[in-house]
Amino acid sequence: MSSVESLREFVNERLTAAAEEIFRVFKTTIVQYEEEIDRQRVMLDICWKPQVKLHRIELPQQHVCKEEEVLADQQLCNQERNSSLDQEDPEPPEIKEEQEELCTSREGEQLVLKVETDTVMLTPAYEESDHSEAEPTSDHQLLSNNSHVAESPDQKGGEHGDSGSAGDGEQKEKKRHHGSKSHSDYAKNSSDIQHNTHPGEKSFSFDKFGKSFKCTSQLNAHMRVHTGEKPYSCNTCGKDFRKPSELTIHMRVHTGEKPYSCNTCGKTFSDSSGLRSHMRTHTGEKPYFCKTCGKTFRSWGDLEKHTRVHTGERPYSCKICGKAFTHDSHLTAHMRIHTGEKPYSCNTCGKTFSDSFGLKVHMRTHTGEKPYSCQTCGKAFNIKSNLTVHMRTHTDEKPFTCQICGRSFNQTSGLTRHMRTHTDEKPFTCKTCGKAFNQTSNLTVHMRVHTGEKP
DNA sequence: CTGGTGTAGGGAAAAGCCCGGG
DNA sequence: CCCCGGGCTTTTCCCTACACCA
Repeated sequence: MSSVESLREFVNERLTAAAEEIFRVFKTTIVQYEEEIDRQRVMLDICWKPQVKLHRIELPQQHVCKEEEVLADQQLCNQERNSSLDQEDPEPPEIKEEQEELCTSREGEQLVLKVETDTVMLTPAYEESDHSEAEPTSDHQLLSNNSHVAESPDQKGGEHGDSGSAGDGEQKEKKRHHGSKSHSDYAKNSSDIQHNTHPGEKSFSFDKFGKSFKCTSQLNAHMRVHTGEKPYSCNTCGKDFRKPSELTIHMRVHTGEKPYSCNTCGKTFSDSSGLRSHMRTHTGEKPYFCKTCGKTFRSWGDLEKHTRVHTGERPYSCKICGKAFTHDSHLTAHMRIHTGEKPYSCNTCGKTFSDSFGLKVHMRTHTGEKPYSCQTCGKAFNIKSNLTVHMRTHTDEKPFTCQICGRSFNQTSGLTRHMRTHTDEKPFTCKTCGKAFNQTSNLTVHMRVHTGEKP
């Protein structure tokens, strides 16, 4: 072996050792990043992994560009939002939070515009997003090949199974720089779409790990919308909240603090949105309207409640019987059926009621108030439904028909009672002689036999 | 024929429960 | 979150017509 060859061999060995060392360090770094990203993914427990790996492995430069775009777009979106929405109006909190997160890409801009429209036009942002999304394109499949998408538990089906060929890289690069395709390319379903529009997608960068943390915390705050996580608890009543600001406002329930007052009537409120909504009672303004029926409302909350009339959504369900309600207050009232609670009592006779209006109607039995009068005979009734039934005596309407004999009745109670003549049911028994009757009034008449009472 | 008794329906009072909206 | 007003349903009750029988 010549000295030249020996030198070459020596150099080769050193180079190999150096390369191995570099590779080892690189691999260690990769593993650390992998672990960190996996940790983030587990923490979030959603489908972030595909996007994270995609950018980290294949687009070390891409994130820089995208991050700048994100900032620019964020400003753009903020300007857009500020110019189009009531800046101080916190309503609707949910949607607004979504808006902030949607303002992250050029695609996001479009979504924001839609969402802002729907703040008035009723349709939830995500619903609209879903509608705007097409089926995954072939590009999506292409991208997925090299990006571990198939590993994601959220990516169902076998369409991402193959490992990508070397030639895919350039196409992918082009695709990802093509802003208008960003999230439809990456998305498979609506949940993917939502997450692909978050700023965190771009911020999980390979070479700016510190920044990733910052974005992740912001991402975490947002993701509580999806996870339902509410880490901020009230020390007084134990209620949980997603954000510190929500807890702050809630605490005023306990402190009684109402820092917002109406300049017109002096009424005070614990939060600014309450005051703003109240101010509309003075101005008559009803800026929120239902696009289904056209009804207008003063606040987003009112519109949101109303929307359930059309959607049939019943978000409040009883844990005991499972019955669901459109309002939380309806569930509260319903729970009194199970608890037997009757917080409303009559000052005159002491009778108690489970709901306030029940007491109010009851009071009419003491006052004699009968606000509903028959236009035909002038007879008055304390509640409208009793007048409605009464009107059948004039119209001869008998909507309740016996399926056995065909006889009809103007009240359900009449039919129910009549049915006992077919079933021979006699639930009312004389305690003196044991004779049974199918009507309680017949038993009452019968008792005269024993008491000697004359009618 | 009359009065006692039983049967069945008419109608109303009031409470229960639920719902939409302010 | 609370409250109000209202709708529909259900229960309970009083009253009455009618049949049957001694």
